Amino acid sequence: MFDDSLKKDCVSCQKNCCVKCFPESEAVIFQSLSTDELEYLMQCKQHIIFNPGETIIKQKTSTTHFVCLKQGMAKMVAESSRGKNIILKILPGHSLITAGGVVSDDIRHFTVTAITRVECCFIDSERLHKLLERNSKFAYELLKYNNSQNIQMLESLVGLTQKYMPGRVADTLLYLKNKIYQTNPFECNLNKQELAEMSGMTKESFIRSLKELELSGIVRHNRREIEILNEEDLVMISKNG
Amino acid sequence: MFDDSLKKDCVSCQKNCCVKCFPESEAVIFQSLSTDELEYLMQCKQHIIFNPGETIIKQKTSTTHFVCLKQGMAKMVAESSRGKNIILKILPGHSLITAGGVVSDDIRHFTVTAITRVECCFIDSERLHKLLERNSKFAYELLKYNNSQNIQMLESLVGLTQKYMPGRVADTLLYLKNKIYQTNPFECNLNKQELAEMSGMTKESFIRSLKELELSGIVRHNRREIEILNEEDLVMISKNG
DNA sequence: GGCCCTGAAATTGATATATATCAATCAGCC
DNA sequence: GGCTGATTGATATATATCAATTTCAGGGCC
Repeated sequence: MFDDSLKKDCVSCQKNCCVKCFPESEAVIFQSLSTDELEYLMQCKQHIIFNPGETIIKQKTSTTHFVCLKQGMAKMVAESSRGKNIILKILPGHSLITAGGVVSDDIRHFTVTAITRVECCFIDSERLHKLLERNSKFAYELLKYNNSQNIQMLESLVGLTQKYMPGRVADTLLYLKNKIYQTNPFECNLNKQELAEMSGMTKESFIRSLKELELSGIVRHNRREIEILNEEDLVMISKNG
Repeated sequence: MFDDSLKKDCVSCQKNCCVKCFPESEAVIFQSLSTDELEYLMQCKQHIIFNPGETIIKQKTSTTHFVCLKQGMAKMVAESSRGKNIILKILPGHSLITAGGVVSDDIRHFTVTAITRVECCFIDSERLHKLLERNSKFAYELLKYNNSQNIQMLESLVGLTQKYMPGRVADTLLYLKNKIYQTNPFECNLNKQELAEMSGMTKESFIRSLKELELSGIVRHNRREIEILNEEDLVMISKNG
């Protein structure tokens, strides 16, 4: 019966689903769970599909579940008290969303919105807590995972507050190429507004800054395709602010 | 012999030192350790005094130790590739510095500098890791502790990037009054340069912004004494950016 | 299939504003 | 009494804002 519901919810991964959902680096988190423990977690999971633009989790709601992104791409957005948003990071498939309140104050501190069609699992956070309290290896791995995300956030904070626009645009472009798409001319499924929100500026400013880079022969772009022609110089611009 | 060295290093707390060093909310982290485990941690600790202005830990060095602040006040500073700094937070006594690389990539991602005379313990991070891997309650508590710090960082990020100067100055003042000094006219042992670095602006801009608030009758300040006269309005300014 | 229409997104331009920078003056203190 | 930090002022610069224009994909229609 348990197996049946699993089959129904999640066709591609009957056994040890969540382990297999993740590539090596992140799977280690789930690998620290015993088969029993993993089943305990999976038992209550809800497999849900979101269409582009749909809100997966919403800032300020309570963290009844944590989310595993299996397929697709989403953006993590902090909404400020005034209307403006900041895109904190892009979540590719195989992302685990446990930071920002899930293991702390039970309130979500950011919104996650689907960029492409997203396939994900919602898993009861109560069960996560129970396992964390019991399984030290699991807690330890999650601690490492969250801490490394914080370091990235710290770096964003410094970049966004200390760099001028060209530096911030460079950071965004390098991040997309190296961390997200991992090919060089990359077909970017973010619009200019979103790229601007990643860079902490208005879309007009982003466009102008990008054009500067284009005139210097450092990047090239056509609609949503972006190519980095001179990465060395771009890194230089990122460094020098 | 072990006891002797402890006595020598840390006069005020022979037994269960680290538990007693922390107030309730944070002690829970160490309380999850057994007496044996705690002794294992303490055995190798180095009790060190820093004078104002001295660097306690330095960005980009490796995280051989984690630090417990027992007494005094320090600032956590992110140094950007260009000269400018950002003060991420003020560390009052009873702070635990395990974030930012200690349980992740073994590199420090910020500098900590003493503001007043600081009394602290340096503890071998190897031992921390060993205990984290073994004691799930401990790992769980540290996870919660670190996650709540990240939430604060996320909020700083949003505030610093989305708010205008008056809002950022308001945030800094409210933070100091409510989180750090916890009295109303408070004697602030940070200079204007440092207050500006907390608010993500130059000292001149900070001074001008503070003066605006003073002219509106919202705050009052004289040298290093600062008083918030109308907190409600100040909160409003913080909210509206 | 080719064509025009339409609307959203992208881009450009002109201007306003927030903030930094630089230089000068001021205040308090060892 | 000179030195450091605080403050003020004049100016430059980065960035946002607002408005106008362009581009282009999609959809209906012949």
